[in-house]
Amino acid sequence: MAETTETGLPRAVAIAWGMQEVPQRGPNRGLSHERIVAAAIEIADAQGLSAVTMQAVATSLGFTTMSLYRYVSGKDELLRLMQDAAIAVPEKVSLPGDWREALRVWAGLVRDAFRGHPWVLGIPRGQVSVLMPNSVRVADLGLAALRDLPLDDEEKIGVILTVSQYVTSTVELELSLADEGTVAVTQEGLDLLGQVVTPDRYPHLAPVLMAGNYLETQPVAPGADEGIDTEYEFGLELIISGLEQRVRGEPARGAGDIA
Amino acid sequence: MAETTETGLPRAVAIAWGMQEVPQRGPNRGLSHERIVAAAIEIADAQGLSAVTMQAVATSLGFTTMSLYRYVSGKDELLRLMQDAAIAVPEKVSLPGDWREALRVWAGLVRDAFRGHPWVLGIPRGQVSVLMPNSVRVADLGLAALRDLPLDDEEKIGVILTVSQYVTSTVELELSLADEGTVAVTQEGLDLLGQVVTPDRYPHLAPVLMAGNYLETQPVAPGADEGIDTEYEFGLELIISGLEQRVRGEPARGAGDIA
DNA sequence: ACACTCGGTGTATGACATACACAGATTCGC
DNA sequence: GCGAATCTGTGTATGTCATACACCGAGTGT
Repeated sequence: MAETTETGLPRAVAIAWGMQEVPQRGPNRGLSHERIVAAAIEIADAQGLSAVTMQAVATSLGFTTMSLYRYVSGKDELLRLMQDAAIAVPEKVSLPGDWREALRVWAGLVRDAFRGHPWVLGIPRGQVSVLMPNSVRVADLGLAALRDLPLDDEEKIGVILTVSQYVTSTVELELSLADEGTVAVTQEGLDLLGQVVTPDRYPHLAPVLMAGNYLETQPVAPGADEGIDTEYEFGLELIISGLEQRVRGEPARGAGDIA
Repeated sequence: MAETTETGLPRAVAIAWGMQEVPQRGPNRGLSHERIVAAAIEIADAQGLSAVTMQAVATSLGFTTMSLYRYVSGKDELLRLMQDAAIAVPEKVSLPGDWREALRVWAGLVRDAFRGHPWVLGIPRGQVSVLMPNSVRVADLGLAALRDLPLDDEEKIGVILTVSQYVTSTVELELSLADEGTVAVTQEGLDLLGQVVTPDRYPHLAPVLMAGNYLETQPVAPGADEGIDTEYEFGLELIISGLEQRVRGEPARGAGDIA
């Protein structure tokens, strides 16, 4: 993790917060971090993360590949900037007073953010990520949602962490299922699988699998898979009601000490 | 998603289940899928996923790069085989009768599996992944744990999905924090961040950040970060007690329809 | 005016995945 | 047992990427 010169902050963090001193003595700059990141995001949105190459970004801006390196130290840094820039949350957010409702709204914000730029999930989150502007914003909103909850700060952080992990996992699942509406296995393949996934070896799963309740053998119409939404809510409500019970004075099994 | 010739199964699935007919007419094979995957896993364990190149795997086996392509159609297929082979679960697993306890044990199994080979998290999970042997095994065990729970199959699938998502997210978090014990930001950097993360812009997070409760500025001794464990249990108990409340007859907000 | 610094560019390098064609081995049909 | 078909392992070649390096010319501070 490259530290920015002088200050004790990673370069990507400094750049994202606009704390990177702009050089004075050279020619005028033809590009900016913002334009580069925006171009990269546009490519990722259109053609996926794998299409984001230094060359693609540069030529889409009308510059040469190497010019980008005057702004970012390498591709990793660019990816980190994209990762944060892509999950912007609306300027104005009004959270309901009730923490349950507020948490649902907040989770929805996070979910929408990731669903809007699903490739973000393909970029590993590091220690640096949480220091980026939008991550900070989201975390702040999350704490705001839990304002009235009788938990200490560390526990609240634990909660928003758990929820956001859950949300992103759900989006990831949704993606892997959608995947161009492709189907991994046909009915014929399923039958074949039945030869090895036998009820005696997998007593609990085999029946479900054979009944066709475990995976699709038909292409899912895009958007028509409302199962995802109900699944999402199912899990979220699980967490919320668990939390409800927790603050109601249930014996605490674990208190979060978050790093 | 390459389908296996003839059958309606993806090649990786057929291979993993040993359903790939072995050719008869050629010279004897010097390698096997098992050996290749094992070698690749060994490299990943030792030097991370990025060190797994076709060349590295091949030379570690004393063969040339291209020889691997006689066994796997490409790197993707190899990765998928690794992904499944690495998360093996003990042969004999005894799950407690009480579903709460059983679910804890099951979650622990999943957690241990991923912690043993953390690089697995770096391989995207696709539709194919759930059809691989160990995934099937884990799913079966999950359903076994929930045996006595008054939910239908689809809901149970939803539960084990939620739990395994949660567990993997936790492991991922743990990793990003550990990351060689590196610290992303020094105390000096934290002070600098205070110039932009101000209490008026981030009223809820800023105090937490400045208090040092949001991230570490000291290297975490490996293994000494017990905060992770309590955090893990915290979230898991959240889900479990949510589930408890759910089956106790709470109004269902969502019923899972899992693909 | 001069030296210093910086931006954009061209070229070069090295890592990787993978296509292709070849030579020898093995087995099948007869 | 023999020839054809098929498969294995290999060497070579290609295309994609990220990125190091050195150059030129544009601005800036003195």
